[in-house]
Order: sequence, then structure tokens, then C-alpha cells
Amino acid sequence: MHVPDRSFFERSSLDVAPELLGAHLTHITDDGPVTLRLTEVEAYLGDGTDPGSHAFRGKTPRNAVMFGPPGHVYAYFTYGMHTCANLVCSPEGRASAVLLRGAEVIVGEELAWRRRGSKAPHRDLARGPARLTVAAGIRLDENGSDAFEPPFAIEIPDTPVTPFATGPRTGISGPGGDEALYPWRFWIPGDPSVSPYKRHARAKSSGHPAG
DNA sequence: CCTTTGATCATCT
DNA sequence: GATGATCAAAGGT
Repeated sequence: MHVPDRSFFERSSLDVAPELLGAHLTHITDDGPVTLRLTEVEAYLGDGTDPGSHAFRGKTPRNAVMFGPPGHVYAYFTYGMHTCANLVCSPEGRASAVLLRGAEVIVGEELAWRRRGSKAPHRDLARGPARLTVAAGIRLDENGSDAFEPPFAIEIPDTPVTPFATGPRTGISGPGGDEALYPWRFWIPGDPSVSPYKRHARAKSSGHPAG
């Protein structure tokens, strides 16, 4: 486990996403630290070719952070009540991002449990993008924060986690959710903290070079 | 295990 | 005015 160079994020989210599996993301507040071990992520592009991406129709006030420097946090509000978090990829000006969809809480479980406000089992604490954001204590007003600076910290595995699984992205209507065109959801096979939604999609073991 | 449904509002058309 | 990178509770199999 090591702190990556910022250039790690200066690549397409398609390359970064699978290498974030198993990474540790820490967020510290006055209440203490929470560290997440990432188990499920999704890649989104910003070059106008990805209809599932917030950046598909160009830069707007909401997605502006996606077009900013890599290694920063893109947080957005949706469904009238939920916040989700991404890590920005690609060089500045070329938006792409990795949505954090599932993780295991490995530090600060008590704090994460308190934030979630329910008796969630350990595996459910950060299972799903909105739950993950609550468990970590990431707030909407932290949109644009540098993930390399406090209150954030990130470490990645010395060797990428293999094998990993791929499949269609979750919750996307229209062509952006088409597995054949955009199989850009990545997860650690069999991990209980992978989000359950639309899991009917068959987990195929990665035929990726890495696995 | 599964499916259905209500909640609730910023954003974009 | 419709939609959405969602969740939790309730009820069925």
C-alpha cells in the first residue's frame, strides 16, 4: 500500500477505475477518521462520447469539478436527498471521473455506524454510493476538495487487485447503461460490500490483461 | 430472497 | 415540468 503520484489520476477513468479497487480512502472530521477499502467503482468519461456521464453535454456549474485537476473530489446531490462522490481523472480540461460505489469500512466503524443512523450490518455501512458518502462523512460542500490533502488521504495497493469483475453501470437509463457498449463498472468478485442493485447482471471474471 | 413504492429537490430542458 | 450515477421500508414468495 502506498500513496500514488498525482499522475496516477492523470489518465482516463477507464484505466484508473480498476486500479482503485482495494485502495484506501480516508476522510477525517472533528469526529475522527473513517477509512474505506474500495470494492466497487464506475468509470465515466467527459469527452462527449459517454451518454451516461454528467459531463456528456459539456461543462455546467454542477459538473465543473470534473473538468478541473485530477485527484480531486467531485460530489453531487441527487434524488432530492442523496450525495455521491467521485475522484476526478484525466488531465485538467478533459473531464473523466470514477464514481465510488461500494467499500468496506476498515477504520472508524463506530463513527460510520453513527452517521448511517441505523443498525446496518458491517458489510452494508458503505455499500452503495450514497451510503458510502454518508459513512465517510463526505459532504456536498467538499465538492472540489483535493483528495491528496487533509481532510482526505488516499493509498493504493502496490500491485493491482486481481481478478476483478466488470459489468454494466448501475442506475443508468438509455444507452449509457448498455453493458455491450459501456461495461464500465468494476468490482472485487465476491466482496460483500459490493452494491446489490441490479446485480442480476452476470459477473464475468475479467478477461482484462491484468486478470 | 425478491419486488414495489414513496421520499424529495437541484439541475437541465 | 420531468428526471435522476438512490435508499429504506413494507410486503410477497
